[in-house]
Amino acid sequence: VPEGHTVHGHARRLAALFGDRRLAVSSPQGRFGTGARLLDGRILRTTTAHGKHLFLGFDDERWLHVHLGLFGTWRFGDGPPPDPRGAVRVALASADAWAHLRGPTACDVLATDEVTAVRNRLGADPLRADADARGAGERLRRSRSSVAVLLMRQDLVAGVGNVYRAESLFRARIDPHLPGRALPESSWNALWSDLVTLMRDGLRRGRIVTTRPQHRTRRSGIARGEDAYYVYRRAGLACRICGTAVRAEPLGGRTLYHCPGCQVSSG
DNA sequence: GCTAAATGTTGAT
DNA sequence: TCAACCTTTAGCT
Repeated sequence: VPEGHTVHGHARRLAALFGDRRLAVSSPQGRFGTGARLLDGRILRTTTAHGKHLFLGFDDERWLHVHLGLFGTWRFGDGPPPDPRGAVRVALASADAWAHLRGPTACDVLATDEVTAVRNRLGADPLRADADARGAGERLRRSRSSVAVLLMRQDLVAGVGNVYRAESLFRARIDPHLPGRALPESSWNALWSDLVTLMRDGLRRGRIVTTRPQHRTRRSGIARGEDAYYVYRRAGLACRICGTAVRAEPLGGRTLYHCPGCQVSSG
């Protein structure tokens, strides 16, 4: 269930399993038949992630482009592939590894210039070394939209989803309703830097954990549910810092979580 | 075992 | 602004 860190993890895993290997590419479900025929038998050369988009570069300048959306999942493994579970859109297989993709929003074969076009529409990715954090901040601080809306815009900040939005704004004590243009540059710098920290940690762990140990309910380990978060999915519960009830409100078709006690605009 | 909601995006209205 | 895409999981029973 993917924000950017998940997709970067998939890129790494696919590189380890399949890098420089000749792959059998098939479409058990049938919907990707044309694309599978284009890629079948080619060698995987490059795997890269930008935000929530995954790009697998094959011989002959052909790329498999995948966006998981809300429902998409990868399953990977060593050894012989298991029977496909559910509707497998793409199956990859080398001599000693397999991967199954189900339920993606986007799954197409692109030429190199089309990959560039997709990537040109994406903003700064906190998990990429080439991210233009300053440029993203300048654009964000020119907007009248709220910081909450802006953080979800993939053409500004690529890879941040609803969890990282809620949690990073809480950790910075920023009111999500604050217009981008009212966010001081220093606050943007701190927010960006925290996103880098959080998302790198998420990539390493394979899950999102934003709470500091002293703010967790349990002494050891991090429970599967809300213990890992300050505000995400904690509507009505007491804020871990100030005790105010965490608020959930619909915003652009998504649920925004925040603490009205801690996240107060000063301007 | 069932239901509802979900970490996302696109395209139609 | 909303439906569609389509799978997993949490929270019930």
